[in-house]
Amino acid sequence: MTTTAARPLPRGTDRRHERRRQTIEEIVDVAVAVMRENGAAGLSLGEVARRVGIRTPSLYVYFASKNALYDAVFARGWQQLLDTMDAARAELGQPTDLTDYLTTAAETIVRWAVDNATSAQLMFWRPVPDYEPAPDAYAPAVRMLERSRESFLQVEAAGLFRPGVDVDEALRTWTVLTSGVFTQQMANAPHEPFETGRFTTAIPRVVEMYVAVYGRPATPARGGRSHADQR
Amino acid sequence: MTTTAARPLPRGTDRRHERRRQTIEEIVDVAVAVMRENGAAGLSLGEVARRVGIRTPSLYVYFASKNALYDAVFARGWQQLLDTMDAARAELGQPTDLTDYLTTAAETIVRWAVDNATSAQLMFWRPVPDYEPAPDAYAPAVRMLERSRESFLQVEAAGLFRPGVDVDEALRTWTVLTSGVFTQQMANAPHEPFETGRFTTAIPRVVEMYVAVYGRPATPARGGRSHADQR
DNA sequence: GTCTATATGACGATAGAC
DNA sequence: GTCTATCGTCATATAGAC
Repeated sequence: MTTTAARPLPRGTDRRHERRRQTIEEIVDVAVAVMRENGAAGLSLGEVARRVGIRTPSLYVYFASKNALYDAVFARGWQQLLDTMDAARAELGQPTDLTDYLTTAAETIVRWAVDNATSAQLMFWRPVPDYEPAPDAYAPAVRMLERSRESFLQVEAAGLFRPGVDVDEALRTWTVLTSGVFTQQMANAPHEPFETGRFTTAIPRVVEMYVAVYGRPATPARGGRSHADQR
Repeated sequence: MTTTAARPLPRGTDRRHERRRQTIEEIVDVAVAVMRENGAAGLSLGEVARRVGIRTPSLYVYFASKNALYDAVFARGWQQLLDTMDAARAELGQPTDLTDYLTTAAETIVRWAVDNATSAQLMFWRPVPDYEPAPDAYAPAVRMLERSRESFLQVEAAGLFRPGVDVDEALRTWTVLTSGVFTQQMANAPHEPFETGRFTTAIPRVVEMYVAVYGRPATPARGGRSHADQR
């Protein structure tokens, strides 16, 4: 476990390139399955090779080390989460209501994390000794954060935040909420599905809290009802 | 790694009993140190024995298995956190102001978690494959939750919650916030101290959110200011 | 690219002498 | 209670034949 760089591609035809890509995908799939059963730190190259149907040394044709395989899982997880969030945002369109917008965002990210708990633990926690993501593997995570920031800037431009809000601080607080829901659900009731999880179902309450502080105060309707009456 | 039960105490004088207790304490101390360096899942009995100055088999005189040692770390962590919280509550006395009360509570728990990050990861996350706390080890954690619940009931009795609040739901939401702050701080900036952590310093903001939803609405002063103007 | 064979070493846990 | 000796298993990683 000394090198972490990915193996350089061998030269060859596009067919060979494509075949290699598929094999790598399969190995990563199997690696996630093994991590799901044995914990993120319980990944074993021997077990991966056994399930893929090759011998352990053959894995080194595709991954330079065990950490390189972790990197692949880490990077693919962030890329998938990023794609999922992009799809959700595309469906939502321009933000018009803060509560709706944030509820969808929280549900999307926490649902993905619960459904992909193994990858999520590697991404959100630091459970594996001696594994630190390589810069290449980090890239999709950085893109994810940048995209979230752009999204929050749109929310601000739409006038949905309280005037004067620090967008970066608002984003940081937001990550506290989503990671708190995920962490509590995973650590205390990992087998509950998203729909009925004792913490995932608290998302509306969490969003309500967030909007109360960061949202633009509602212009009081006749009668002066405050948001406090929304429940 | 088959049995998880603790070794029964051998009969003997009180002196032998005391000596044994000290040895166990030392082993747990060293185990935490090893986990701090190698990650929670990187605990090695050989390394522990080496540092304690005995051979590996001698560890089995005090702990029936590796998981039993994890149990000791887990239980001692919760007991320490429980003691720390009790001390903080004793100093606070009866709750009179919700914001003050919760800020102190959050700061106490998160500060302890950041200062004892290794134990806290074992307690709040599930980083170790094949380790599930034994019921005995869970006992202090259960006591901690019960104590927190009693504390929240006092807060309700003092009229600091919004009328009609579900105390258990309020408690669950509260744990989401504290674990979110801890998780984000540990996963993203583990070396920042509590005082200047980019997430620990967000505790006042998090409490503000919580109070906005669960706190008793301020009786509007002359002019009808809502809590939204508190910032 | 895949294989056999192997280097090299950790690990947790047990048996039994002292 | 501590030790030596050892079991059995598994791991990551490399060398070199095919």
